Amino acid sequence: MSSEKNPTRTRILKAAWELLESNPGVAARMSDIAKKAGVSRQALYLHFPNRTELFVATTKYMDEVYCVQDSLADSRAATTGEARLEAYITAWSAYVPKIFGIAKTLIVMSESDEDAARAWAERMQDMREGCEAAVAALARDGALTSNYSETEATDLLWTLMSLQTWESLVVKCGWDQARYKATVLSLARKALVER
Amino acid sequence: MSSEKNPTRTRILKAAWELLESNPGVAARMSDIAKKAGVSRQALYLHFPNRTELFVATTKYMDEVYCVQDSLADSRAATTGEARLEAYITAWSAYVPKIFGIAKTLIVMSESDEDAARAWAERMQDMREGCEAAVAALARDGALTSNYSETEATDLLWTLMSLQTWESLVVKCGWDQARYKATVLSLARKALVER
DNA sequence: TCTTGACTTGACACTGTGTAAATTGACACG
DNA sequence: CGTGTCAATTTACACAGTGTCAAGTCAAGA
Repeated sequence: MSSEKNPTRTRILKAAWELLESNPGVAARMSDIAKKAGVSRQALYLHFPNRTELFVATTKYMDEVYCVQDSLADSRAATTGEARLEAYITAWSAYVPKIFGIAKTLIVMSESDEDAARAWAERMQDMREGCEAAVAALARDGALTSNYSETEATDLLWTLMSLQTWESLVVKCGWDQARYKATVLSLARKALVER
Repeated sequence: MSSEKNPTRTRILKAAWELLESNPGVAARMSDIAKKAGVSRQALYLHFPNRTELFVATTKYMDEVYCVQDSLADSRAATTGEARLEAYITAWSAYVPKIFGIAKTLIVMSESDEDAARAWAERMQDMREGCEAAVAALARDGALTSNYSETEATDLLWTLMSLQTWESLVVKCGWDQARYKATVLSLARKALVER
């Protein structure tokens, strides 16, 4: 729906996407984005009220391109709690590297920009709901450890699956994606699944 | 040594400290720091070449005030690997809340500032050496799991103990300090200690 | 032909960092 | 007592980057 055929707008979004991705955490300058999109700097302001909104729109554009909803559908289909946990971690950990560049920028901007903070918090809330559902499924099966309340278990899973954990292991420590996923999964199981 | 009696310099450091602590992640403006220290903005540049260096100096000043070295001494004294792991996690998790405000700012700045990145990376390297030592002590006792190499085990422990994990659980999810420490410790044990 | 919409150009206000020069005030040393 | 030195002040400015504004161009369509 928001991908209505608006070639210039889309060119701008793609330019922003590429710049953010190539330099995670660094908020690209409007003039750079304009240059990359082959458009004047002022044209950006015809499509987006300010830089933050442009970045937020970029993340929405990405979601559209990647069909996030679809990729999380698998985990909802899982029958047992354990299967759901695994499916959710699998889906999410495949998604993280794709969004990392932009997400990191939004996280950094969140510290000083109210709008960015709200936009990012909203996305993390969505992710948290997935964690919550996985924990609830475990609890329903009687497979949830008694060490934590459901809320605490959700907090913990949410933290384990956070972008920061991914960044630490994959970016800073140089782990490959498979090792990362296996480790988070194993850690989540050890921490949350009874016996 | 660097705490030589220089009242103005110290006043500036204290002002920066307070501002950074009261607003984690937001890089205070030079003019605010100057105002708080009761000094002209330009006077700051007489003592520190630029804002980044002022912040880096602030962290060093904190280390001095808190005697970091001493607080980590306990863990070095531990005999068994498991005791060392526990002592190290205990010492570090008591330290994190104290430095969080400034550390967060440095982390955010790291994305766009070379000097800040270097300063912060150095501190994290120090912390990592503690993890490494704990893992080595476990290995020496034959208590290290065979799931991970020593390097991987260090990566994992380092990630679990990171500021980001603390922030997620304590700041974002509202856990209290004791619960945080107990959870990290239990997670580290489950992940790293054999059987 | 006239109009409309999308885009461009150029200028400018504002914020914040960092630099520079000239000045004041205090204190120590001869 | 005068002089030099040092810390700090004031004022001014260059620079980068965001966001705003006004005027102009250009193509498509009624």
